[in-house]
Amino acid sequence: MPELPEVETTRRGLAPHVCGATVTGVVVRNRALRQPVTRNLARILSGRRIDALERRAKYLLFRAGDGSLIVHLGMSGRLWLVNANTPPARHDHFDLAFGNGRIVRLRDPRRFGLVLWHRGDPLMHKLLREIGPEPLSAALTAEWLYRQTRTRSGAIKNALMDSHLVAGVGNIYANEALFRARINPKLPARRIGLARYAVLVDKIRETLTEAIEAGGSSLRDYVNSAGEAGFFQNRFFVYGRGGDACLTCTTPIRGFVLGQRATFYCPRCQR
DNA sequence: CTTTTGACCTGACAGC
DNA sequence: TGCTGTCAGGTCAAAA
Repeated sequence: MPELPEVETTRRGLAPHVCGATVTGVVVRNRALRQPVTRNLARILSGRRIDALERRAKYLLFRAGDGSLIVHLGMSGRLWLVNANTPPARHDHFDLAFGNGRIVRLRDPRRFGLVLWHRGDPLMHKLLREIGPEPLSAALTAEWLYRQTRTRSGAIKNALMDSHLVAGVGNIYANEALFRARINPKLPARRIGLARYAVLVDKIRETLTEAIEAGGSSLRDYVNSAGEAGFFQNRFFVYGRGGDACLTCTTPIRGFVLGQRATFYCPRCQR
């Protein structure tokens, strides 16, 4: 479900309600996520104050004293605020309750998400340590992408979705950014020069920024922390538009599978 | 080292 | 109605 814009939208919605708030309770209804939910979370978290809610790639980091709660939404996860009297539904696996009467609730039907406590710096956690530069910060540069791809013969779209190269770019936004940069998703990453990488970095930022401003993309089930849908899906140039006319040149958008993921591009605009 | 494949899991939908 | 097959926004480990 969520790529960087959806996670960031969630973070922005939750932050005002959880930052400075004290955890009063934790409910784990199903520990069987992608990795088992950390044991004894209620004991670890109760009485702690959330100092900050941050995002790194698609991970949410609830910083709390000498450790952090790391939450990932996987493919189908959503995290939103409910009142203390809201009964849990079928796939509501995890609750973080606060003294202000509000609960942050995780619903994740496919259970590819994560809820992990990490003592110390969460950025040093095994799953986060090796992640590449954040695309919305100055850390991502054309030079970085250029240098890192000199030995990569694989398709640029697969490279973009490699979290060690760039953080947070998933299938939808890889497709959309490549369209905007006019780069064919199949093009071997090593055959792209510095100038084109500069355009690509620019278009990745532009796409992600617009998506965040639109509240993310709601395809099946994504909603923000208040339960509202995003509307960036109405502004896709290529994703899910196979057979439809390119919005720039009217050539039919082509859809195929690349690296086990649905891929869409305009064969005329993208070379 | 890079690249590909399979695995994890449920729900929605198309087609018969 | 109900069955079967396919697909879905992520990511990792293992194999090639």
